[in-house]
Amino acid sequence: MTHSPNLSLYVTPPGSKATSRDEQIVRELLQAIVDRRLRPGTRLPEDSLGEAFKVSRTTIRKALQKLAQQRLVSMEHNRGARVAQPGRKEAADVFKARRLIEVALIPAVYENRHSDAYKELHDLVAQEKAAHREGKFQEEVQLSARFHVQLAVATGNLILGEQVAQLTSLSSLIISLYGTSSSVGCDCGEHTELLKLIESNQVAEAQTWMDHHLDAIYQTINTTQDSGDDVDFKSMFSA
Amino acid sequence: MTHSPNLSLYVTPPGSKATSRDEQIVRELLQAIVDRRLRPGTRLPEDSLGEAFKVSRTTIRKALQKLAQQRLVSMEHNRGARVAQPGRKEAADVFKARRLIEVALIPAVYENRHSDAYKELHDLVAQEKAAHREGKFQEEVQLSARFHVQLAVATGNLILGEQVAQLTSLSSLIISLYGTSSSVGCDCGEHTELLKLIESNQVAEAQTWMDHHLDAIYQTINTTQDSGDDVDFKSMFSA
DNA sequence: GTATACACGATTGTATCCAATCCTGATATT
DNA sequence: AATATCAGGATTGGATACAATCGTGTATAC
Repeated sequence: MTHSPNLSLYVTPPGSKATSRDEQIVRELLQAIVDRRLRPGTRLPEDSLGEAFKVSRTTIRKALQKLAQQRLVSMEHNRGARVAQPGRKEAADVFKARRLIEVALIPAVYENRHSDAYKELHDLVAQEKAAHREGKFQEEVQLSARFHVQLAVATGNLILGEQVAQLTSLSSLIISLYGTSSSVGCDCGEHTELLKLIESNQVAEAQTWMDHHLDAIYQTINTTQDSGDDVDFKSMFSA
Repeated sequence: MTHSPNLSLYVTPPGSKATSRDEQIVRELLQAIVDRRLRPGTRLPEDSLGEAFKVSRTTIRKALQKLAQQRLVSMEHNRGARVAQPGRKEAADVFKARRLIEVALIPAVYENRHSDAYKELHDLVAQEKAAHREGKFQEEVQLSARFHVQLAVATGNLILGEQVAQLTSLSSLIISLYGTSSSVGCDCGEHTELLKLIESNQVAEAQTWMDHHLDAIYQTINTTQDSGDDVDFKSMFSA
């Protein structure tokens, strides 16, 4: 039903619909950005990307535009697109917004705790722990993000799900900019706590837990580190 | 700084930047939709629009795409674009999301109650009352929406401002679909109450006020039947 | 040696073009 | 009479072409 490429990155609805070519590209670029294979500030020329994906600039532009509207890439007039570099203020705003929303949606998750969407959370935690044990760092980060998105989806509210998905993607980008290795490691494996609190009817405690959880992630964003090397898109997206 | 056409509809930052042609079109269409001059379900053929705005289809497509990502227009493959017709579920989700977010952001507004953005709220209320006295109905509705967006902006968080702006635009569309004249009239002129509560440090009361306020709007659309010339059979016969 | 002016290359912005798809109406068949 | 089939027109999807703009590098003037 929904056509949000951002949400579809995290949740894979059973009926996988026929995604158009440009949405596939959106997803691949999105994945590359949150995986930190495309660093903030990286230029995204339409020609090279079109060549890499074997489509014309028209399709690439459509994809870049969608990403731009999510603030994941920035487009300046006559200067092209590049992976966004949110300022410190914007970074703070993203995390504040996440705290505000994700804390507030917990009661709704509690209401829906018997839904299928909620059960999915346990699977995600299990996968997350497995990835942690096996040292699959990249995968663990990915699963951690998916957990937060799934929590929003578990309210049964798709609009909220999309909003949180967008904020989560932005968070990955921000951590890629300002974060250290501890930024992503700090929240490993403790998501079980939250589920326990919810299932034992401790909604208020679950909310404070989430508040601290997100604050902890935000606090780790302190040191700057910039990058800006050109990337070989062909080898990255070799069809 | 920000490039959100949706937010720019409501707040006019002092430095009005050079907006590109397609963003002007986005704004005009957006305005037409929330003003109910373009009813839900109205087809939006690229040729006619291009002719009307005196640009090529390329530019129109870009504009339509941006609106589609905001869920204000729906685009089906090879079937073109039309003004969105959110189903009852989606409509409910939008208002639930608004309640959740707008209630939760009130403490942040309280913190920022000495900012310029907050002072703007008083101006809006004054204009709103003036419009009500003079019977300028359309304008009053517009100002009511701007108040809610400005409230989010008054948190100092632009990300939240955009989120709320998007939800507010969608609300206008939904009211246009399912609402009656009472839907928009019910909240007239009472925004002063909220400001009073905030300024007298009654944050919790302000929150319950907002909760009831948004619930009241939602209830008017929840009970009424479909309006408009062409009927939304999907929501009527619940697919 | 420094700074300004200009020209060239690269990249984006917009328009137009052609193929693919869908809807409508008409015709044919049972 | 009802359903199925098929052609025509209209509209979109995607690629290409041309114009506009920006950045860079070089040359020239002081």
